[in-house]
Amino acid sequence: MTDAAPRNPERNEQRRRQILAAAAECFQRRGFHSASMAEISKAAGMSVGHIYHYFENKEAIIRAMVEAKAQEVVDKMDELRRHPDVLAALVEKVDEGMAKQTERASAAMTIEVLAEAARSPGILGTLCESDRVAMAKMKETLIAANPALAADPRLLDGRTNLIAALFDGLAIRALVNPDFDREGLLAALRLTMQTLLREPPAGNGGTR
Amino acid sequence: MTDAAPRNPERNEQRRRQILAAAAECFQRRGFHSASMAEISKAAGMSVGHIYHYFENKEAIIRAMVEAKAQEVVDKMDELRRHPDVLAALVEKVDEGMAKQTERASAAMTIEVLAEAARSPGILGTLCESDRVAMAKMKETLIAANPALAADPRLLDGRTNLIAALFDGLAIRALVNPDFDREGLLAALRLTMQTLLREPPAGNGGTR
Amino acid sequence: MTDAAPRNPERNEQRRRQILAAAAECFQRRGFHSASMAEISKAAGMSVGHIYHYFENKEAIIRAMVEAKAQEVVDKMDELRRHPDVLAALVEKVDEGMAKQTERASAAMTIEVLAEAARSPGILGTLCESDRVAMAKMKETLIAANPALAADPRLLDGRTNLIAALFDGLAIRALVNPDFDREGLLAALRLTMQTLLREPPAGNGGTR
Amino acid sequence: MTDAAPRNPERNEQRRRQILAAAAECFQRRGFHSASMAEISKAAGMSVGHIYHYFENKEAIIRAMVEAKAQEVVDKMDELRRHPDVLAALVEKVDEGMAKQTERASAAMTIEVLAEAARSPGILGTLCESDRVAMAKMKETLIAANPALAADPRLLDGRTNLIAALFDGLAIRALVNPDFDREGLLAALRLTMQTLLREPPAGNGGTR
DNA sequence: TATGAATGAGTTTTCATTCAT
DNA sequence: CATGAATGAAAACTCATTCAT
Repeated sequence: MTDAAPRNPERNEQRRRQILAAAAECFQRRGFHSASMAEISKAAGMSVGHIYHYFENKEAIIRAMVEAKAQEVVDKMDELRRHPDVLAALVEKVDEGMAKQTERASAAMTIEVLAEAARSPGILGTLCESDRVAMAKMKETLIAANPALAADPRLLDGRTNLIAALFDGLAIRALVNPDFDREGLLAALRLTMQTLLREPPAGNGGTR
Repeated sequence: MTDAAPRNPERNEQRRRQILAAAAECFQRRGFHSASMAEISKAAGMSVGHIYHYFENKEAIIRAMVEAKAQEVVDKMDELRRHPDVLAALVEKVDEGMAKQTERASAAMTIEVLAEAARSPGILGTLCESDRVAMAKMKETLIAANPALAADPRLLDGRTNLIAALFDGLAIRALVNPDFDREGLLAALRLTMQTLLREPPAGNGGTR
Repeated sequence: MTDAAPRNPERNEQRRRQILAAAAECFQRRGFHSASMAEISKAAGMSVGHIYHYFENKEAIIRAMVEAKAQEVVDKMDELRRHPDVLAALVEKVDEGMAKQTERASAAMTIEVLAEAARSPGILGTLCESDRVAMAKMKETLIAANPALAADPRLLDGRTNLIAALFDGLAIRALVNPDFDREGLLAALRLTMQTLLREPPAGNGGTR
Repeated sequence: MTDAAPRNPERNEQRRRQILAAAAECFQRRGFHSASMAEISKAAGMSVGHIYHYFENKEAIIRAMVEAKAQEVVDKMDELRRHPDVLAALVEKVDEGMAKQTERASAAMTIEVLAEAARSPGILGTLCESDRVAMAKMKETLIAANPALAADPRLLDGRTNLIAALFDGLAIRALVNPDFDREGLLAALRLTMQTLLREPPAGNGGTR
């Protein structure tokens, strides 16, 4: 059973990663619903039943993926904040974020997870919680880039959400319009980031 | 049979709309895969088999929805372009777009469709084609707002895609972070739109 | 309704033939179960519902075909019996019978009908009755070829059944072994027919 | 999955036989199309889904039956050839063959399989291949009975096919005319077999 | 006569999950 | 730990037949 304490926690963790990697591959290829446990077990090199030693059910697999994805965002933010000029780093490194979000496999996975979240309360809960953590980290990073943003919480929230929406939306663009001009979009992205990070909180762009 | 010319095109069209409305409701509530044809038929007030007189299969229903959605965008763009000051209208009416995209039912539907497109070539094809049409319309509208944008096609493409990504992303935000501050986000959205529409094509924000 | 007396019997009969021809084509191509009434109605150039004016149901169509097929056999026998040398005609004309039975479309239809008869009592009844009539006619013809065969009813019955089995079996051969040597089979067929028709009723080939 | 090598081949084989026996019973009673998987699973004493562990689909079941049937013929031929006087054995044992072919259940099954083969390329392929093997075996047996038959391949092919057609046709007779005189038919069968096996290859019965 | 919209039962097949070994 | 046989509910889709027009 999943709740039994594993004899060997290390091996346990390795198995879980093995399953997650296999499942990610299957979900990207076929979607969450169409990827059968049999398929995943084959990709993971173990029996169907054995997967149930490590994950309570199929949903638990996707929940674990959501958490891993959020952790990636947190790590990225931590990395950016260690930069001497955080604002410049945010604008500069935007190409990496775009590349990651618009990579076909990653984009498909993102959308897959969202679709499942839209109908499974369990997954939605995990996703919301993960997003909450990631957003908080992002706000800290934005403040590190421009301390003036800390002055108005609503302004900060708005800009953070907008940036999040932007990156989420890139995954959709990659799916629907895969031949878009990457250089052109990158330029627009940098312009937008600069605006959102530099613009003084007061002025006609602020909260009325 | 679906391909037979209907005796009464009017009634036919009404039936199709009736089915699409019922299906939209079911898909939003339960997702494309989980919504059964039996459920849809009950919601539409007709028998299962009868739906197959109007749509070749379940996929054809979602394809019809994609086309209807794209038409909405096109109509919206046409409306905006009829405005005396297109640029101001674009910035001003951004609240309507945000409201529509972040409405729960609409957002769920958007994500549902995307998830299906990610694995069904037929739906993806319809979606890409619809997007192509909508994007072209959107470019015309941006040029109407600021003719200088027409000078650099890559810049125009980048900005159009960015705006599209932004609105697509709003649907995701609505799902994942439903309690975000709407006023704050609206302010950030207006600032971004102003920047992308006003900024001169030449300068450090253009295509390098 | 089918039982209503038709206003115009001629036109009625023409319609029935039209439907039977269309149905035969569909059954050969797709089998009785797979050929839908919609398909048949399209092939016949009339609406589904209209077919039900002429045939009570789908089974009635196949029953009409069985009767038509038996009539063909009867006609053929009558033709042969009008020949001056019936025995020689039977041996000689065996090639026509073989050609007809081994023609792909005809063979498929024969097997199709049999398969339906095997599971539908109604069709089986029609088929048995039709066969009874055809067999009686065939016996008359064999006696016309060799009057000595009339002496032993069991011998006559055995030989008639054997010839019937042989021709029925040709349809199966055509399906299962379509590349068989037609000349070789024809020679064997003639040899067999000669033996069965000429051999004296008494002797070691008779009923023990 | 069907393609996975079973852990326990013995048990696996037993299950397959169990399913085939149940399916044969159902197909005979109701026909291939009308016998539902639910019915078969009930007759086999296992769940519907479980049948799919052993057979890819419904068609695969009938294909396995075709192969088993062909093997029976091959075994029968081998048995006959081990006889000291093969020709006499062939003529003598004809009653067993007739009894088998005209048994109601067997006849229904034969016709059922043929009807499916007529429309399913997969089944037809299996059937043709099985028939090829069985026919080859039969030719060897005929040559063992009368070595002179080996001299003319077309004559041999013709006679083999005729005998095959004859036995195939018996199944049809049993269905359509179940009350035929068995003794009378047996006598005619023996006469025919003797003629086809003894007759010298040269003469007016050979290939012209 | 003639149409074809409408019905809904019935079919094959898939799949998450369990559990004896 | 590890396996994979076994379950059975549920889904998409088809089709003969009816009947209002």
